[in-house]
Amino acid sequence: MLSERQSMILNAIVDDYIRSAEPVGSRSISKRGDVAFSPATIRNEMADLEELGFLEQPHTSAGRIPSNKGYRYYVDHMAPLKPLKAEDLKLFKQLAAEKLNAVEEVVQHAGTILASMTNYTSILLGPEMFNTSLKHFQLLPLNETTAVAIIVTSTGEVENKTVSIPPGVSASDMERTANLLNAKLSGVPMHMLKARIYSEIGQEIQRHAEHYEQLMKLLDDSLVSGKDQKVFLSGTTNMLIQPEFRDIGKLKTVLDLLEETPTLTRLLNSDQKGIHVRIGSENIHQAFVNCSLITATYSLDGESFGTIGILGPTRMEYAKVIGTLDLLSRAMSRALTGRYGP
Amino acid sequence: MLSERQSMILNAIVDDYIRSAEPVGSRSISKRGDVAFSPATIRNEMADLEELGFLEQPHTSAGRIPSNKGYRYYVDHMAPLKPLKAEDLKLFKQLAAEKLNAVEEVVQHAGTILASMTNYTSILLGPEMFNTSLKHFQLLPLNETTAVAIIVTSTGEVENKTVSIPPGVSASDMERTANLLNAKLSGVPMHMLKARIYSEIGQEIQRHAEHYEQLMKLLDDSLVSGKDQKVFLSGTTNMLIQPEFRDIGKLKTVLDLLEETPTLTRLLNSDQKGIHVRIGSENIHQAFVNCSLITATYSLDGESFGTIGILGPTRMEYAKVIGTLDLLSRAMSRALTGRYGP
DNA sequence: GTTAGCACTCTATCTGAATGAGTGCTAAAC
DNA sequence: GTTTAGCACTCATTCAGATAGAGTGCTAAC
Repeated sequence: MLSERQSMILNAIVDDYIRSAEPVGSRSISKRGDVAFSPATIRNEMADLEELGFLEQPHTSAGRIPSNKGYRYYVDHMAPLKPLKAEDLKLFKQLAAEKLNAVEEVVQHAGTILASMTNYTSILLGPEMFNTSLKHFQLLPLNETTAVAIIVTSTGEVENKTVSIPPGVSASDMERTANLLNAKLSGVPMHMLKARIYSEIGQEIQRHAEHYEQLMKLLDDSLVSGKDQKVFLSGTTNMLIQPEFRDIGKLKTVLDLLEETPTLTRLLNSDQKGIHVRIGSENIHQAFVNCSLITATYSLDGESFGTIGILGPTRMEYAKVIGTLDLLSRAMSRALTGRYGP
Repeated sequence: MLSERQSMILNAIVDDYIRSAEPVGSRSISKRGDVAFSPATIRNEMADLEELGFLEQPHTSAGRIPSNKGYRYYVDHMAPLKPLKAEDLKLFKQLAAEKLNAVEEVVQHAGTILASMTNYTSILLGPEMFNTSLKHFQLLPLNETTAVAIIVTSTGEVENKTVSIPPGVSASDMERTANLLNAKLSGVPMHMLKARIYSEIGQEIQRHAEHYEQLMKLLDDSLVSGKDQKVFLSGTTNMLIQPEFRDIGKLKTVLDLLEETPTLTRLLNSDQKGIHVRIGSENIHQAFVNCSLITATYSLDGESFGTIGILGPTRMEYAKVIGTLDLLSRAMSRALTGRYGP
């Protein structure tokens, strides 16, 4: 689609613009050394590239800046990833070496590393509950009217919810019900739990305990939580140092969205595994028109997955970020897999 | 210290400045109606007030703005609180009416209400662990090397931590230890727990189980967490709409601090109960020099307490915020007390 | 096909003048 | 003695016009 030379020039422009955040002129490209043509020649090519939609011009006498299409081309034809610097690798080793036990701790720590290495905002999604299974269930009465329901998953995640005890249900009722659930449904995937409760535990409860209806209601309440993935943010204030967000209005749109966890979850999740790059308006959400979101997936035990992502301006250091995400997602998978096998 | 008239003028200036965020001139005060003197007279008083340190002047030909001392006087001599608007009261009723069970949910919800009612940033501290007591303890093995420790407090809070199982310790060892703890130390205040474990459980374990050292180590690890109060933030992006934070540098200092939960905890906690106002440099932390922090305490069961706070620019609607905090802290105490009695 | 040269465009920056909000001081009025 | 009108003065803000400079597009020469 693009000639060799056009491709080189586009590359050089994107590269320069990522560094400087200022429109790039023909002369500065010519002086870079990697495109050995005169400014005039480069100008001609730039005019063509603009006509093709890869570049934009803020005004007639300014240099060019990449359009979304330009970034997209840059990313799709990017040179193979540079190896990371030694000091960065150190941080990864920390992740593996530190005695981080719970999955959430690993995820959170990875988010901090990611934000501090890239100077962008990191958004991480905890593992999907979909494929984890039930390890333990407990119903603990606090007083006459309320109890805490505790669910432990196979990955060691603990979810808890305070529920009200339906009238007439006794402590021993609850204990028996919980024991039944542990005996019969331990190891059952979380997404099948409700169905299995109805099919297998229902009659059992009906036989042994009064208040069938109430107990089922109680179980229902207890299992509501823990459905949604947890969101971990880090480096949100890195957004402030980007010149494109000097405008407080734009900044607020983005930061506001970062507080809406359900929307974030929706935006980060995608069906496919691996690395994803969404540039500017490729993001569905209006607030991200000036942003690029790069995501990768990590695996927990080969079946259940989570997502790690970096949010920054469209003028983002794609190569570095993609490389980092790739490595970190692998490191996380390594740190997490095997530990909580079936 | 100040004459009646000086006090009135200072009041008027602070009031105007809070609304407009612009230096206040003598003419505009004179036109307000509540200080029936000519601009010249007011000018003279303003000069005196500046000399006394209650006002400042950005430059010679500008109006006056309140100094920290001016705000302090304003707050200390403030008219009794205005009753809240009807629509605001609705939100409070929501808090009481909604079937919010867990303490954390109430606190979080209160934070959201607070931020949306005031348009400032709310910072809430969960209840201090200090006075809650142990309800239940559990050690649940996940695989050969790791286990989850779960602690439930008398207020229904659930803390969990993944710990590694010391070599040689069996599942039944752990179960027995947990049972022992529940039997002997249920109801013991959390801050005494470790001491009581050594004094009462230690020998018991030594008698019944091998691996005394390892089991004690395991217990030690399990009880590390849950010490610090949780921090709930809401409306952080409200900081962006304040004209004093149009300067991104200042903004970043504040937002960065908001991410440091331990520092926040330290800044919010104070020995005394009731409402506290910290204006500008009265805050210990450098990042808050342009901010005022107003805090109130809520009680959980008459013994254990938490803090709710509002962070805004020193030019803050003190009357409204103090009124809201007062009412909301009461509402929270009402919603929380009695539910988790001893 | 490439490049040197040149006219042209447009932004950013600086200057100086005009504007106006607000003050401080003095002297008159109450 | 207190209050106020009047006036000179200060200083930030705004605007217009001038200038500089970066960069372009086009043409003609290589």
